[in-house]
Amino acid sequence: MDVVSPELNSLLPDEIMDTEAIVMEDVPASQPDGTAVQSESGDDVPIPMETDTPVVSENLSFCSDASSTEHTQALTTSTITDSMLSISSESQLPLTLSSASSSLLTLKPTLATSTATTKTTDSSASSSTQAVKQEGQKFLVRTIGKSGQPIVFQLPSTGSKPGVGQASGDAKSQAPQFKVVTIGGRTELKPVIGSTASQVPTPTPQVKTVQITNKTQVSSATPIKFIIANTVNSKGLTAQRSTNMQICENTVFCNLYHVILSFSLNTLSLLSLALFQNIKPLQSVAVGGVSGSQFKTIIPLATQPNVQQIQVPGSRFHYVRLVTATTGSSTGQTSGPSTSSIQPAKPMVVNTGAVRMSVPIVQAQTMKQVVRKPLTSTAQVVTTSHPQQRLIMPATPLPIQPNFTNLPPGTVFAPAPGGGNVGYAVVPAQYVTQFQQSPYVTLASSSGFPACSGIQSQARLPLNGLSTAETTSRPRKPCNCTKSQCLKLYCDCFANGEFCNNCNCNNCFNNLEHETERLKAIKTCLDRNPEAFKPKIGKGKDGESDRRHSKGCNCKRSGCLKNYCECYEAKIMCSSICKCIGCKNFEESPERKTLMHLADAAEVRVQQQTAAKTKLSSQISDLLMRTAPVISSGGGRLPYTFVTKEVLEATCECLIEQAKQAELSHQPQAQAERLILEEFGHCLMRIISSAGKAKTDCASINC
DNA sequence: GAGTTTGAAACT
DNA sequence: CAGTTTCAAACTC
Ligand SMILES: [Zn+2]
Ligand SMILES: [Zn+2]
Ligand SMILES: [Zn+2]
Ligand SMILES: [Zn+2]
Ligand SMILES: [Zn+2]
Ligand SMILES: [Zn+2]
Repeated sequence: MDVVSPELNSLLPDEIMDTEAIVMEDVPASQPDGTAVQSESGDDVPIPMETDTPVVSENLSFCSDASSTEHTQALTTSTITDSMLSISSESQLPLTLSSASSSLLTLKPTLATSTATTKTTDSSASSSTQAVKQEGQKFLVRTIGKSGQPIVFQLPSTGSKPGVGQASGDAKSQAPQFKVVTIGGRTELKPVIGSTASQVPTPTPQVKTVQITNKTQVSSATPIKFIIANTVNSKGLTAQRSTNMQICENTVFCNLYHVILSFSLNTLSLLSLALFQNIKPLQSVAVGGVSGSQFKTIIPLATQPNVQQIQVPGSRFHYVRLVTATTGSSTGQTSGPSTSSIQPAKPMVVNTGAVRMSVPIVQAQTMKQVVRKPLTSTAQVVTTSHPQQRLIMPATPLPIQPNFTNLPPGTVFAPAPGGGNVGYAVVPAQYVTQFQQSPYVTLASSSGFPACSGIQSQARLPLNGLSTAETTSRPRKPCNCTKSQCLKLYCDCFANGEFCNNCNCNNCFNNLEHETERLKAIKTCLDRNPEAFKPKIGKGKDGESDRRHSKGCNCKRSGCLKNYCECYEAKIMCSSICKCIGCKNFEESPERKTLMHLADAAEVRVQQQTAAKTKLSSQISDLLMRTAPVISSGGGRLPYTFVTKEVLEATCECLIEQAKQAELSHQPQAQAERLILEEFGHCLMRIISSAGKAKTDCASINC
């Protein structure tokens, strides 16, 4: 039984579904039965984000569980304040991991190159091991780490963390000059950004009094004094947002409860009975939807037998695969990432002859330094002067020369083995996810280098301003490009550094088959705007307070209260850098408040309805439990047994909820009545289903 | 679903 | 840099 139908969820616009904790906090009081409110805020583990100070890093320790034939690997993550990434592979399974930390990642071990023979006997293994060619073939893997030693990636300690205290690019960091800007009804101070030379964080003025001229359309030419207190948070306003939903007190529906209660039990029961006679006995409807798993979050941790990616719950990053292979010493049959059913259960102090790794291009804090740590001749950690991203890649010059720190998020350069002519595949974030099934040959042929080269597991940066849930769970909305070949920033897939997948685009070049063109397009975009693939929305640490659009919007007609506006779309308010006209997307905007109220209301409505349905279901199931013996003992009066006071009340709640909803959406009365009746039908069906289930159960017991 | 509106991206 | 065109998504009916 669907307690919460999928349709229900889709009823709401996104912004409602992603309501922030503030909204949620208001809710429980209005929950009719105290049903737990699902709130994402609770389990919001600090995740290293692309922004700001690398306050938190992750300690990942990976230990491939050799005893499992399924190749599942234990992954433990814990959040600590200092960063240490240790990897120990006890078998030659391909390990997948990455550090989602924002700290500089330093590879200590030295490199070696080795060959290994792999043997994949298991289809699932081969599908997940793109680095490995077909059965029995030799391949080269670049190795990191001395054989026989666990590889430890030591991240710099907190003390040496660069960029701590660096301002997040907010205007606050600028010298506190302001110019007066008046936009629509909003008078605003826009910081005058004179020269970009100084990025030195300027102490934030706590209170600044500026005299500006209000030249709003309201015609007031009176000078106003503005007190600008940067630290003032107007959360109070938000908190005031009422979620009181007792809005329909005064209508006909308010009497519904009594009306329905006045339904005699018999009437209801008769109605039920009539329907009950017709139901198929095997209509196996799960009674008591609460017992189902619809409220559980199923964490897809290591869902696939062969770990290619590890998805750490709560983390938006996919994790990078380390492919371990044997060194030359363990010649031949040490089985590499093979699936030979005999797993060496002994601790093999990392036979990590070969490790290839890539690191999610997370946004690190500003590090105005170039760190070049040549580990070997073939690989190094490169941290460019661009503060935000880093890659591990070969030292060989790139065939294309964009500032590779600005490549599309998740892009990984996969070095081809053998040094010399190194080819690169620029693979977007979702490559592994999107194309895990596709034959690896495709990549090899299209990118023109040996097939063994690719390890492209990669993380994806959070989408611009979108929530974690959206980023990680919700699949990207398919694009519909027709003219851009999905190689312009018009295409959201391309703009997010992803391949098109399940899109509706025509003439799409945003795929592996057109890697060349794609590369070229990426280069073009970067030439035009080096920041083209960086997230546009900075991510504030404390909720949304310092999130802002990097460029600001430029809206003219939407009032910045429609999804046309990038700020609004990202659920942030317009800021001083926006160049919008007639903006209504600022804190005190009454329009914005109205909108939020509506959103809140809708949110609460849905939750109440959900709660009501849950309650009904649980009561039915409860009833089922309690009355099962009675039924089996031979009573033929099922409907009477089931329509009890509790069920009746729960039904009423559902109906009232429906009534409220109808009224709130201003349905005409006839329509409202129809909706309520339909809901009543649904309720009845639930009751009947329960009864039917009970009956069949009893029947089967009796047989 | 077709048609319109919108503002970012691309282009000049 | 500004003005214009192109584009795909958001929105409306
Ligand atoms: Zn597209
Ligand atoms: Zn697409
Ligand atoms: Zn496409
Ligand atoms: Zn806007
Ligand atoms: Zn804006
Ligand atoms: Zn605006």
